[in-house]
Amino acid sequence: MPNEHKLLLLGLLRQTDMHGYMLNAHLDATIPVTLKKPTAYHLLDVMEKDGWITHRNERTGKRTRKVYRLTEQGEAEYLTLLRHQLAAFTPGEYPGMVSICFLDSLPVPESIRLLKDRQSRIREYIAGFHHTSDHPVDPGTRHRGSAALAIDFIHRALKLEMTFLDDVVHTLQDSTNQ
Amino acid sequence: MPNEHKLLLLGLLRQTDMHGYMLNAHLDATIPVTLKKPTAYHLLDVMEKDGWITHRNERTGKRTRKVYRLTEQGEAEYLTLLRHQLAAFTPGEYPGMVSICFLDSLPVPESIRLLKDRQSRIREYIAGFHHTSDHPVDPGTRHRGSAALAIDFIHRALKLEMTFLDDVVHTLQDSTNQ
DNA sequence: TTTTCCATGTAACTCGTTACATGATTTC
DNA sequence: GAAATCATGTAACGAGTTACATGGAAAA
Repeated sequence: MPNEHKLLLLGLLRQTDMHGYMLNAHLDATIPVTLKKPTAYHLLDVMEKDGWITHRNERTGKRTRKVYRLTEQGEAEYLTLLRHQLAAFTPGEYPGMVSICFLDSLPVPESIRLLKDRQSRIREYIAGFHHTSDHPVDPGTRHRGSAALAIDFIHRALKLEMTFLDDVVHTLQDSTNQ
Repeated sequence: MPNEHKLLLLGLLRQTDMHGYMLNAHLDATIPVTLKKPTAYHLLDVMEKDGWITHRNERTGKRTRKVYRLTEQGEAEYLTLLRHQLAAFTPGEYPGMVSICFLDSLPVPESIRLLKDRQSRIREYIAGFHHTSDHPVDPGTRHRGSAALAIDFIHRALKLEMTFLDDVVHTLQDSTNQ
């Protein structure tokens, strides 16, 4: 999905002005996305050069930080990106599925062991997930924001992956006691 | 997922020796994966330099093609990659979810329209999918190969995305007639 | 006072894409 | 004889990562 990271940064900046470090801190809390710190700083530079955002310097002692704010153009770009990405569909990569294609290259017991390893890694991931994604209900609007919808989807996707792996393991087990 | 494309190429070459063009043709038929022609040729070069595969030239008239074959080292690397990737978990990107986070920036009717656009694109994708992924049952072993499992997962994932979007649309509709 | 956190980056690298180039062969 | 397909690439670019660099401030 092109510019998905820009949309995320713009969307956060639209809510409140922020500096890069704070943005990075908010990223994981909003939605699990692989956007590393250097990349985020870089995107802020790019978007500033393009006139989508501007920054003012805030000083605390000798330390300064760049607090970014959306420009009018940035607001317009935000809405354009949002409309495009809401209507777009990008197939997705489904990482780890290639190895499933070649399951039969290994002895069945080993395959089962490896798949159960994967499952325990998924469980760990889900566990770390609940900590960061417990968004409180906004007392003003009394709804949780649409981010909760996205989080919910990811939960469902992870659950799907778990039950799929269960099915695969069972298929493998059946194939030995047939 | 690192080296997933290499694993795919090795896995196909392990079944039968092939030249690059044929590999590219088989890619989509095996599993839907975004691996473009130039990338595949490049990976073949790299893996040959690393001693994982070798090629012989086959001539038909003036046209030659490079038919690749796994080396012993390639076989070993294949198994190592396979074991690692079967046990590994890579979170996945869930493209299109960022835009869901900011749904409330647009008027509800427009959001609904855009999401339904996305759904129709997913439907098209699924339709084109059934054509390529009708793998015949192997008459010798009488099983469909593990690739069918991966295909099945992708089907389930796409269905999940559809019902998720249904849910979101319904949530939006309810929020107006509340 | 040493570690941890705050805050911003740079440089080199990996992986992959797009658009293009080339030429032979088969099909219409 | 023109168009599609077979077959292999190159060159330029883009997005993002990793590891590292820098320096101030707060906490242990």
